[in-house]
Amino acid sequence: MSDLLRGLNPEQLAAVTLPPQHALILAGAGSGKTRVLTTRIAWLIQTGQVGPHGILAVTFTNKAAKEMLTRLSAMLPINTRGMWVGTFHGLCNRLLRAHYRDAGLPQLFQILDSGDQQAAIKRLLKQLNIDDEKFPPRELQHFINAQKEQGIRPGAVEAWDEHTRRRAELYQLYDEQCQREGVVDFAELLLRTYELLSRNEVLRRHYQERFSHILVDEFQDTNPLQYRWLRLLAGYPAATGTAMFAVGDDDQSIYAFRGADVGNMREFEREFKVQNIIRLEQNYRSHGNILDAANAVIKNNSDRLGKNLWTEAGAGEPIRVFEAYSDLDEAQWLVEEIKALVRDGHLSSEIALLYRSNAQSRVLEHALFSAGLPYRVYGGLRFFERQEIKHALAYLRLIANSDDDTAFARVVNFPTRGIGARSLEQLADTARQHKCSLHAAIPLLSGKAGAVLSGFAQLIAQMKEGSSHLPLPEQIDHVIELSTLKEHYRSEKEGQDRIANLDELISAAASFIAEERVAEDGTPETHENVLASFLAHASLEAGEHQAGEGDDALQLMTVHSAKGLEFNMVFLSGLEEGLFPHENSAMELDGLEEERRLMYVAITRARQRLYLSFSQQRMLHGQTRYNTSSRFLEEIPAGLLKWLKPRQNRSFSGGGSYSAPAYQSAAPRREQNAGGVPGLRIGAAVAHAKFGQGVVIGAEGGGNDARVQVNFGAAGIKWLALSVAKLEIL
DNA sequence: TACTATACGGTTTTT
DNA sequence: CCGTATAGTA
Repeated sequence: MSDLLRGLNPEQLAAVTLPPQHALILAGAGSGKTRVLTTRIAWLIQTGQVGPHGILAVTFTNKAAKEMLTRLSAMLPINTRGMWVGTFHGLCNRLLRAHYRDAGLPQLFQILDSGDQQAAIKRLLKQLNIDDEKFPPRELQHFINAQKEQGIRPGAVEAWDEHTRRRAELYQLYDEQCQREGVVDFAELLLRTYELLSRNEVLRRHYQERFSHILVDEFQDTNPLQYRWLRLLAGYPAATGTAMFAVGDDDQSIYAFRGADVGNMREFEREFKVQNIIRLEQNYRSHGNILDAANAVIKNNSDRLGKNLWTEAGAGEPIRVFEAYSDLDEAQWLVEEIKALVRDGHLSSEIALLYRSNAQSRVLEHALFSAGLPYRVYGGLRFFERQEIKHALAYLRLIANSDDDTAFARVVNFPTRGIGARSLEQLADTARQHKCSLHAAIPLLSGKAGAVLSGFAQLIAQMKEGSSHLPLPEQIDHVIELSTLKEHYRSEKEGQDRIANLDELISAAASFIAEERVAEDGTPETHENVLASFLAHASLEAGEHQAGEGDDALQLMTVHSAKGLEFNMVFLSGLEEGLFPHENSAMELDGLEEERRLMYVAITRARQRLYLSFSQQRMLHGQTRYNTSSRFLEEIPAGLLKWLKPRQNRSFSGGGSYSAPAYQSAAPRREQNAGGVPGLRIGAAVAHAKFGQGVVIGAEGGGNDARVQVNFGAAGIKWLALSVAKLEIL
């Protein structure tokens, strides 16, 4: 046991070894939060206070859940089976699968991701002939999710105006549609589970008694429904002997815009009469100057629970600040600085380029690409969200649940099989009249529409019959074959990637059974169940896009996606009023404070060195904007900053042109080659087997993702992936 | 049905 | 500016 606790500081130790009571751990950035959480679980089990069975640990992301399990199995000799560790959504899925009847769901209910949800809403609006100008699907989706996250069903919506009343009606109709189709959206997973447990006393008691310790990660990110969900399982308001151990940092609450409510921390403290509040303020990540800057910035927020980070490490280097003339200059400066770092032996993967909004990455990417610096952009399209994968999954979903109209509509005419809008309209009418799914309405149709559609129904039946006895990967392979998706993509220009992804889906299924098989408990594993859990997995875990995972590349991401990560070197660019803090934040209540927390998160990502930069002018939405530096920059004590270039008074003449920055007049940079191919650079003449001769006019991406834009004259301008296209350099 | 023109909108994001 | 979505055309 001493092994387990060795190396913990007094506060960490106190948190880990708290008696089984409710506790709130205020864990600052870099204070060893995950370590405390996992060590707490290990300690509870090792000291015999609870078996793995009694542990419920909740996270927000699959990554965090996985990380926790990995660390736990390294700490504990026993295996982690029996412990419930997962995301809110993953755990709810598990509960609903186990009690689908009580929850009023079909056994093989499907999960709608946000894209599916939006498609379902659009379909509903269309079917009701509702003007989507007046009720934009996106807005309605947001409305519905916001209600669900407050635990509000359509009947309980507070509607003072006609428009809201109408939206509540649509919410009602949407829920009915989902129920009819046997699908649940993300918010519904939570709400349905909450209602199941609050309605069903036997079940509630069972889980309340089972989980004597509930541990919650990133508590500041919980929404009201999630908080109520936790409260229910903890037996509130009765004292059931369950101990809730919540870990969070109010200063890192940056998801209010999607429903998170930091107020839950105070609520928890009040409602659960939390006696144990422990602050983890010692930071093991950053040097002193960086922490001082972070503390100085966050100090400007009101209504904090209060916390001040400190470190035993020295002050370290000053924070470097750079003022650029334009976004292009800023990018150019970044490139030079990064090259110098790399020359000095710094690992590219230890250098992060952070920005407030995704739009900013474009300029950076372009500069990095031209400089031949490998980089990786986070937050792109994820594996299970790719269209070809969604198409293949839709066929699989129809096998599992033919009433899933979202899946039906997605693939009924993809690849095209002559089922046009007219036939589908007829089908939708019939389905509505008989109050049945699109699939179920097919036999009721006659004429041409009936003929083509029953062809599709036969295809689905064939897929089902032909593969029901096969193991999952073979089953998917079979379905893809019958779908003729690959044939379709063979003729498309980006088709090669798509076909490769479809093959990848089969291996994803193979590794899914290899991994999940072991972890799964209790539920009988019929063929159908395996397929359903794989589909749930695909919805719940969209899959990190694995391109260039292992490569040593610069890390580009938004500040939001950097949360939880750390790097030796951090560049934070675009520190301008209107950008960061974002102009829209001024409209929202507490918007500026959330932006400031975002700034706090950004600063605390850096271990050794932090660069801040801003630009006098920036191209945004096709227009040049002139910005002043961010107020957050002013909030950092001047003594911590080192301005990389003295601020000169640069007059700019009426025409709006600035004098050229100094470094641009330095020795001409050697243009690097695109994707490491000698001679392939902007302006180079190339030849392509199909398009003929052309000239390289653009380039982006790095390593395996490198693409070049080529003007083939008569054949047009094309983007070509270097890993795929065969280009001859002339 | 597939390709092209035009309009529109454009923080942040996980599940 | 630039990608997406919808409408319009061959």
